Amino acid sequence: MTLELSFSKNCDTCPIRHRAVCATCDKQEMETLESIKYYQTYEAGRTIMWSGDRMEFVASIVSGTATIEHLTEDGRKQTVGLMLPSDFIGRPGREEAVYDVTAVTDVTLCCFRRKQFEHLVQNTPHIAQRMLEMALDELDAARDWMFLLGRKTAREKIASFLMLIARRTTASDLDTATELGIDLPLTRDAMSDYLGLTLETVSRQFSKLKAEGIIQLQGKRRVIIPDLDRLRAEAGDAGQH
Amino acid sequence: MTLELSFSKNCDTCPIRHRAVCATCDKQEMETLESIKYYQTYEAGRTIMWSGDRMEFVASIVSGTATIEHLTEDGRKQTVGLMLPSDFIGRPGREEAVYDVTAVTDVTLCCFRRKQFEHLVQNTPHIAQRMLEMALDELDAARDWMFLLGRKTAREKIASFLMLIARRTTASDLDTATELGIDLPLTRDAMSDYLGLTLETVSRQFSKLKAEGIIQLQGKRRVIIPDLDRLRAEAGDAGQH
DNA sequence: CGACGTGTTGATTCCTGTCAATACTCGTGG
DNA sequence: CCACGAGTATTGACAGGAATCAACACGTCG
Repeated sequence: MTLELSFSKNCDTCPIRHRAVCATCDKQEMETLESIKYYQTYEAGRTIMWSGDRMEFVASIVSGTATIEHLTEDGRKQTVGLMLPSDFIGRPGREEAVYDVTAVTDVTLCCFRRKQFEHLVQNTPHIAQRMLEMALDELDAARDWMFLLGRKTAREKIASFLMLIARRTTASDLDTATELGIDLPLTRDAMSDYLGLTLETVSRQFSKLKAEGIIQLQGKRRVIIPDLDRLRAEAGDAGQH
Repeated sequence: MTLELSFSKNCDTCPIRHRAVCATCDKQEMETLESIKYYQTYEAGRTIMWSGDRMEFVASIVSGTATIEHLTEDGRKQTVGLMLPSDFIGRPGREEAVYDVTAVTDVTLCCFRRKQFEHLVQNTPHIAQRMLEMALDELDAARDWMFLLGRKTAREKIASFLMLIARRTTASDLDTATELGIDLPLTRDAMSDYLGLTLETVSRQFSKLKAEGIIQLQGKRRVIIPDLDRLRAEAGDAGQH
C-alpha cells in the first residue's frame, strides 16, 4: 500500500524549507537540490533503515516521527534519537548504517542519493555548514539526553519528555503559554525505550502525574498540561532551559 | 604555577597532527593555522570552560584528559563527554558555553580564538569538512553512551569503560592483543559521573571484577587486563564493535 | 464475538543508591 | 620522624526505586 503525498513537491512551499539541511541554501543551490531529491513515505511501524545495511540515501523528515534505535542481540533496546520534521537522517561519508531507523508514525522523507549528496556537501559550502550546525545541535541534544538517562528519576524523565514534545511540536511560545495540549507521537513502549525505562514504569508515572493533576489524559495519546510551570518543575532541570 | 611545555610548538611534529581538526589540511592551510594558534596548559582539576561563560576560544587537546560535564543546582552531575588528545573543545558559532569543561589530568591545548576560527571554518573547506566528520563521530559516540546509560548494568558499564580506555589510549591492536595494561585517567568519582553511577558502586564493581580475575589492580589507577575477550564479554555489547 | 495490540495495575524482587565507618596515600608541619 | 589532615578508595548495612512477573482492562478490526 502506498501513502498519498498530502503536500506539494515544490521546495518553495515545503513545510521544512527554513529549518532543514537546505535552510541556508540560495536559489541556485535549491535548484540543484530540487533536481535530485525524491520523496518517500513509510507507514507507521516500518523500518526506514536497518543497522548494518548499506545506506543508499540520506533524507530530511518532511512529516511524521521516526526513532533511531540501538539494539543488542539479547533484546535490549535504547532509542538514541527522536527525529521530527526537519531533522536529518543518515550520515554522509558512511557506507553502512550503524543504527536502525524506524517510522513510529507515517513518515514522509525528502531523500537524496547518498553519493550525490556527499558530492554536494563537498561542493556546496552552505550545505556543509548547515550540516555542521545541525550535527552540533544534535550533539547538544544527545548530551542533554545523557544527563536524563544517567541522572534523572523516572518521574523526571516523563516530565522532561513531555516538555520536549511540547517544545518541538507546538507553535506556541512555551515561556508565555500556560495551558497546553500535546499529542504524543510515541506509544508507552516506545517512550520507555527512549527514556531508558520499562513500559510499566512509564505507565505508572503517567498515572501518578495524572492523579496529582499535573497532566490530564484524553485517551492514551493526548495530554493536557494545565500548568506548564508545574510540569517544568517536575523535569529536574532546576531552572535551566 | 605554569606548566612547562614538553613538546615542540611546531605543527610538523605535533602528536595529534593527523587526527585533530587539522588532519586534512594542506600545507598552506597549516600555515594559516600555525600563525594563529597558541598553546595553553591547565593543571589537573582546573576548569577550562565554565557553563554560561563567553567562549573566547576553541581548541584541540594535545595531551591530557578533560571532561565535559552537565550539572544541576541540586548537585547532580553527569559527564557527557570524555575528551582525549586530538578531540576538539568548543563550538564555533556559539557565544556561550553550555557545559563545564574540566581538566582531569594536566592538559595542554592548541587554541584558536573563536572568532578567527569561525572565519576559518567558513573559508577553509577542509576544516569545515573535518569539523563535520568529527562532530558526527562524537554524535555516534554520544549515542553509544546513551545505550550504556539507559540499558547497561553497573558491571557492564565498568567493563565498557575499561574497553573504551583501552581502545583510545593504547597503540596496540585490540583485536589481536590479549593481555593489556591501562592507566585510568579518571578517579572513581569521575568515573561514576561518566557512567551514571555512584562512586561506591564503581568501587564495588572494580572489587568484584578483580576478585573474579577479570582485571588486576596495581595501585588505584593502573589496571591489567589478562584476557581482553573475557572483559569484552562483560561489556554487554553482545558481539558488536 | 474473540483475537490482538496496547495500556494499566498489583505483588514481589533485586540492583543500585544512601548513609556510615574505616583504610590508604601523600604532603605538610611541628 | 611521626602525627595530622585532606583527598581518595573500600566495604558494610540498609532502604528504595525501578525491573520483573503476572493479571486484567480497553479499543479496534476481522
